[in-house]
Amino acid sequence: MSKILNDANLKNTKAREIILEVIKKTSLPIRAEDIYKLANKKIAINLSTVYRTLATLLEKGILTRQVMHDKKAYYQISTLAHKHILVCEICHSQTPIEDCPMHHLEDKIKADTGFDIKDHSLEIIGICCKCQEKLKNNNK
Amino acid sequence: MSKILNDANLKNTKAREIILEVIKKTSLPIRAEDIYKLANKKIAINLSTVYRTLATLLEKGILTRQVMHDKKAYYQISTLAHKHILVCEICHSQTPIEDCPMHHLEDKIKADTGFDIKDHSLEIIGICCKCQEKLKNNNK
DNA sequence: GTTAGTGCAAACTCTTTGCAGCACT
DNA sequence: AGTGCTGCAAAGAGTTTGCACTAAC
Repeated sequence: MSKILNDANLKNTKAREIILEVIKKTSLPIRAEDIYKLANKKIAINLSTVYRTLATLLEKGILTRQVMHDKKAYYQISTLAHKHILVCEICHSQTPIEDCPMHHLEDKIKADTGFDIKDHSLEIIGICCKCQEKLKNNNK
Repeated sequence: MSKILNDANLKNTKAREIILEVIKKTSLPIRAEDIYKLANKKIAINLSTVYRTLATLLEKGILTRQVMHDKKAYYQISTLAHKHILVCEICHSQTPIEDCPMHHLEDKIKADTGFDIKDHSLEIIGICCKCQEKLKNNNK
């Protein structure tokens, strides 16, 4: 019986609880497909249910959605301060960065353009330490 | 007869010239579908050709591709310093911002994490001046 | 008992691909 | 002439939707 769901006036179903649990546990942004696979280890659940649940939770502001360079949508709990990640273009590992550079910038942009910023999405692509090492060794 | 194409060892076809022209003229990041529509006003061209040309130009580093919140890929000429845009969630207008906050940050991230940054993508979502005005007037 | 949530299959959108024919150098 | 480019149609991936059934309140 999840407080989050109750507070949002949503029915407390097994599917929703497990989906929320999976997203919380992962902590990094996660895709619908992966949520589906992880949730399916615990209960029988349909992929459409995952998508529909994600849409609902997004609408209620419980989740945050970000579309990445691979054109896939990634979700995370929005109460966990939003995280940006470094994506390695070789091994596809994800490393979170601690503070978000955008917060400092929002005021400046608002002053310059009058634009009222609601959200932003930042994706950083490069090569992680491990893969840099591997590249070095391969070139020897 | 486009210098850009020659320099990249690509054949100089009508389709490619027009596609490049369209992207240059737009200056803001633009979608394949829109390039197709604009190019089609000048010559008969197929949507696959647009996609294939974009893929080729991307590979050669002539273009830059960014996937936005709408899950669509947007392209821009990469010699024009890369631009970030403010997207209005109401009218979907796009406003470019002048300088990119990320450049200042790359060194710090590299020092903190060892990650070698190759690229990044930043999308800012909110409400533009005009739509803020409209909202005010509607509430009167 | 009602309404909201779910499963299933089919549809939808953007993008990619195989193949045959055409155009650039 | 030869290779690279294009058009067409069909496939692909991720996501959404309509409908009938089921479960939560």
